[in-house]
Amino acid sequence: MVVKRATIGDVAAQAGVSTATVSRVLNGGAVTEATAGRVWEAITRLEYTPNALTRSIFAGRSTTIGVIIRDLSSPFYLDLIRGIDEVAAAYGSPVMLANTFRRTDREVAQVRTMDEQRVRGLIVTTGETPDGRTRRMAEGGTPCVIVTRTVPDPPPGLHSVSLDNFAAGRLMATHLAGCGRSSVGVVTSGRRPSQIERTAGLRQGLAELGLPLPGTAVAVADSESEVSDAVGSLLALPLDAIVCVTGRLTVAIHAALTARGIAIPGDLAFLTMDDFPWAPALGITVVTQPAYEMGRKAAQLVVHHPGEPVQAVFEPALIARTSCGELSLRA
Amino acid sequence: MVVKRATIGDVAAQAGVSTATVSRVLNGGAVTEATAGRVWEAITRLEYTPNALTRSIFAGRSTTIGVIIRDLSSPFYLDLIRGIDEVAAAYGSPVMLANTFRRTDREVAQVRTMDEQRVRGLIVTTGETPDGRTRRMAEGGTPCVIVTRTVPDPPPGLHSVSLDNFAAGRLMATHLAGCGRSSVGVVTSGRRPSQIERTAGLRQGLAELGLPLPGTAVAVADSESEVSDAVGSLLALPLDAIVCVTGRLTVAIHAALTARGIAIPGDLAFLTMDDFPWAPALGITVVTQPAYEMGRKAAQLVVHHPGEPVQAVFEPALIARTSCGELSLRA
DNA sequence: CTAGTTGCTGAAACTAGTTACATCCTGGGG
DNA sequence: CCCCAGGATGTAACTAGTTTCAGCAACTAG
Repeated sequence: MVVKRATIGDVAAQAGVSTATVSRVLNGGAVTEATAGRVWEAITRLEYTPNALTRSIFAGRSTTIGVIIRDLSSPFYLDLIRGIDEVAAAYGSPVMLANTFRRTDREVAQVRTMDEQRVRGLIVTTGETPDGRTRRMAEGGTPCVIVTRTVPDPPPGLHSVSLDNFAAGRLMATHLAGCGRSSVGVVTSGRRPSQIERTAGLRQGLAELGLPLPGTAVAVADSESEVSDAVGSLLALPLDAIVCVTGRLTVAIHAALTARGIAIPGDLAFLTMDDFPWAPALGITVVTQPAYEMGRKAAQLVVHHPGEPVQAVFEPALIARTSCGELSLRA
Repeated sequence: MVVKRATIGDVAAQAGVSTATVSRVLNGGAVTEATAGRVWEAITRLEYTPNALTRSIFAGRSTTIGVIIRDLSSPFYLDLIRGIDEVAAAYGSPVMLANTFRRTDREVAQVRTMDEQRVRGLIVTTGETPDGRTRRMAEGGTPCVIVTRTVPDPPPGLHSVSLDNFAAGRLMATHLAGCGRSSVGVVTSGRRPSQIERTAGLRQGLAELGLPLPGTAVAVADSESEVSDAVGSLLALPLDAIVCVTGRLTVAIHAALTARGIAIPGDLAFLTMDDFPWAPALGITVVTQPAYEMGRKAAQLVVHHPGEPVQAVFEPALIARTSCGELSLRA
């Protein structure tokens, strides 16, 4: 049969004290050593584990940090979570993770769930929800951090952690030009602000070097299934480089390219976002975000809960490997 | 200033009813349509969000499912989590995720945290904790699922979801022999039961085909930093195949091999555990676990909470690519 | 020897809900 | 016209803790 769990009352009875005293032993109030000894003995004997939920209801909120991720399979998010997790663990905060599978309806439901759970703070990788709950939560005293986007006109408690996406695009432009490439094509989801900014940065960077990025050279693919068509449309153009502005589609684009017998960097340079464990083996040049650091920052914003809204912007970095060919010296 | 959050009492006052009635509206008791209307209106006006913590303390436990992962970076775990998450979402259960970073002390603390949070059930990828809390939790009515290990003499409520690791080893043996390889070396952590079983299965499979697997051909590496030495020691032997029995070290071993200029499969066949997104591009042959299905099963065991302990064993599958060379017909 | 201070402890109120039970009101049947 | 059934609603007890406040004992100072 299922053993009934011991409550603070059971411990108190065992030790011959009141529940108040047990609570004080647990939370560091003034208690005689002798009393504390008896209480600890009772706790051990009864295998008492305090109920964090009850604690939280009294405190008004739980110690848990909520994290909502759009797509767990993206390498960026994995490192982000590790960063969050590390800080959370250091502060004894459990992490509640939800994966939206890229569906907005699930996202709204998950933000609500986190609110119902009275999380200590919320980290979202999806922007504000359409119902505005994130904003209300922030105003209500639950620090919220939007990752990978900036927030227009944020109230106190609504922070953001993002990349300088425009700089990332320019970094790509400079590198490609430096490798002697002049006709660049892009694959983008076309919807997410971060990708739009990266594309804009790329266009600007290329323009400054006298290189064009016509609208026809920007192909839209939002999921793996659309990648093949997008790549196909780009290959109809006389390009010497393909850029992917989201790490999530790197595999699919690389596969589409090799499936068509394209040699990298022989036929085409290939440059993408977000470093990943196999990139060195494949020689793929990438622009990385400091994902781990961004995760740490996001968690710190939750834990330290600054009064003013913070907009933390991180700098991208390019890791040059072989997929764009040799850097020529003319740059 | 921070807005005070509305409670069920505020809603009741707004609607001119008692808290009991509000609770009934929320949880489906008998209420007049007119009353329900006023209550809903009050809920909307006050932006009332019920407190899941308080609900849980009355119910005796929360609806959250706890998941403790040893190492988030392993591809196996990512799919496992996706499977868990899918089932959890279908049942409206939030998922609380903890990453042990492969440290036993953190693991013990995290199991305790999950217990304190009164999780509905617990899924662990780390075996029972040294303090036996997992077992006590199971006996106390919190279903626990150990993933990737079987559990000796499990009490009701302590389930396991694992791979037939021995079969995975044999699968490797058959494939390598079929590709004409006869001198196999292994890299293993040497500690985890799953890896020991895979190695045993490999040895048995090879033995049945008349091939040896001497102790000297089994190199131990538990972390990325130890891989280079392990691979070095194997390369001193006259081998024609290297097997890795953990997906976590695939990148590191592959890197160590290519760093030494080893051609795959020319100089050496390479065979590893767990499929990953880049494996097709690299032509790496793998033995996979049905990670997604295993995650679903684990979550279902938590949700359905069968009385008797369940030991679910899944079958491995080999995905042949090019890293072991051509299948010759002599097999 | 008494008054004041200090430190430990317990009773009771509080957190935000749920639910058993009592009560009220209405409608139908005798 | 009265009684009873039955549904809607409220009261109060309950969940498992924390915290305030009051009491009491012991110790110190006058």
